[in-house]
Amino acid sequence: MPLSVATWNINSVRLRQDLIGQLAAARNPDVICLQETKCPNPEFPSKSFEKLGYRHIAINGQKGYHGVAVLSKRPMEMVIAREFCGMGDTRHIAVDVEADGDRPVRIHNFYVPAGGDDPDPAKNPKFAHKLEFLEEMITWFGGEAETVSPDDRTIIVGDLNIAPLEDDVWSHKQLLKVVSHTPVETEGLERVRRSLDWVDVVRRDIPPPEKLYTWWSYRAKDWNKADKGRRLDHVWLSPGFAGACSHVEVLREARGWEKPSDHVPVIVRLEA
DNA sequence: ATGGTGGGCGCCCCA
Repeated sequence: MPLSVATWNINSVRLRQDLIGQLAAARNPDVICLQETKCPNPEFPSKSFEKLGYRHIAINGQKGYHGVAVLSKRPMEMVIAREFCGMGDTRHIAVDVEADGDRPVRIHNFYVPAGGDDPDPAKNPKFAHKLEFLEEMITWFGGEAETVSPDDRTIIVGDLNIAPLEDDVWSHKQLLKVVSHTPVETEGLERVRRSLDWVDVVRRDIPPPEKLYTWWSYRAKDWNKADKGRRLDHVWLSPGFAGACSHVEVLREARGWEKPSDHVPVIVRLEA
């Protein structure tokens, strides 16, 4: 049975419960990984998702900021919710989802810090935190978390808050000094990816020079017409598992839904 | 060069 996995920065899970219903109606993914739930664990609206068939739920939230969650139709076990950079932020959760064969699919769901406005780590602690977060992803995945071997079935999803390629932004030149597309970030994210040879399956299936975005600012007058987007949301597969991905989709239409998130879902189908 | 919008929370933080 194919396993479809969506990742979506929902920008308040309580305010946008109905949008998750719309995603379920439109594409019915087996697993939905959420970021920016902005919801303490006791207040998480699990019931409304159970009604949609997502009976297995793993959450790592806090009051006001950040927060990640995984909703699943298949049985699932939470593996860990790691605190990165010793900041107390809820920016990661990992789960094992039941799959074909004897091994589960392991999903790491991330919300990487946005990094503030000034791309100078000496002046802007938020940007320094973002860079430190990337370094910790490298050391953690290379060490205690897991050393990915050829038969592992691991995926990284989430809002990584970096648009790595020139065609992942509306204007490479104009965004080189804008946080999310500066060389220190795009090179940092590329080092994370290469550290274990993760495969960016979305760009494998929809390669450059095609422009591809997953986020459009709320501040644009007409987001669709201006189309000044960035590809901040990602799905990476461990190298031995990359062949299992049979389809990818960026659900651009979700940006036009009523009371939208500024991010749209990215969905992959895995033969697993 | 600036300010534009949106969410959470509580008179301002963050994206």
